[in-house]
Amino acid sequence: MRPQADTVDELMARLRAKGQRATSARRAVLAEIVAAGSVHLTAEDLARRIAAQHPDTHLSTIYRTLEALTQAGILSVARFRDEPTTYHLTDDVHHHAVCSTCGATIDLPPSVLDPLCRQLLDDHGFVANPHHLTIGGTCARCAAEA
Amino acid sequence: MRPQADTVDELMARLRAKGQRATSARRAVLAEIVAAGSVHLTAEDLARRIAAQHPDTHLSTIYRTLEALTQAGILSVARFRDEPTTYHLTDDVHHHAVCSTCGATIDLPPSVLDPLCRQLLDDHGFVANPHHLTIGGTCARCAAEA
DNA sequence: CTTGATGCAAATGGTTTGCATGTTT
DNA sequence: AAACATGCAAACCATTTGCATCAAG
Repeated sequence: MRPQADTVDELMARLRAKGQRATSARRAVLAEIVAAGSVHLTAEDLARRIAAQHPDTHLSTIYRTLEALTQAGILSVARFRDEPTTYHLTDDVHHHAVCSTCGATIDLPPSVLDPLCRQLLDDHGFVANPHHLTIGGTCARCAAEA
Repeated sequence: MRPQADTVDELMARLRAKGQRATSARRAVLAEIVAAGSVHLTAEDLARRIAAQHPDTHLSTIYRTLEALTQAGILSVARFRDEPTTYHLTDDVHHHAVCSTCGATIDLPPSVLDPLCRQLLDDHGFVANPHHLTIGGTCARCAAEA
């Protein structure tokens, strides 16, 4: 597994390549998102975590940073049921099955959509590129209880 | 095509069957959603349309009504990019492929997800019930131009 | 030095809630 | 009559914005 610093530097380089500036706030946000791994973070989550190291990083800066990183294609957005918007690395492609009864989520590999993507290509010439799909339904446990 | 009144009565009956009360506000909301067909409506859309007939239907009542109808399983929720929450009949299952370049959308029959649903059931015991999925990608024409 | 990023406070917009009143059952 | 839905106003929460200041290129 690659050290985080390298990853963050790499992402910062990508940001600069898009003509955006490399600031400490942006580095801090990326560092936290990389550290969080597959956990999805909200703007407030990030603010709380970053406050430990950089106490005067304002929430509005986090929002503006997330906007910039999303525009640059480095982050992707995921909105869940009621919860506030969450962010994750675009490279980290994955999908979710969310139980509408208990709220449990199952992480799915991108490959689950391969058959669907092929069908869309064959039938409509549509080149699907799904980043972060959420499929509703009922998980095994809740289905058993019903 | 069935007359709307019948459909609305049917939905109201379903609501009553769930132990909810049949009020004129709820009937008005259902009537507008049925009339809208496949167009997705927000709470404010509904308030505006209903105001013509029932000028003193308050927005908060619309929200509470939408909550009740969703709880009863009659309506389903769809959240898009930045736009406010939209509602549509649960019975009206459909999916979209949206071109991220030109914005064109292809309507997809629910059956495109059958293989995926079966896989989720086999692998995780998850009973998928996807109501309104949106798949990003590039349509045939934009893919050809790239 | 020029452009863009940040801190702060204040505004915004969608949605929710407390309470008194009206309606459904 | 009892239980619940509604109107209204006020609260709430996530997010955005204006502006003066500060940092990156």
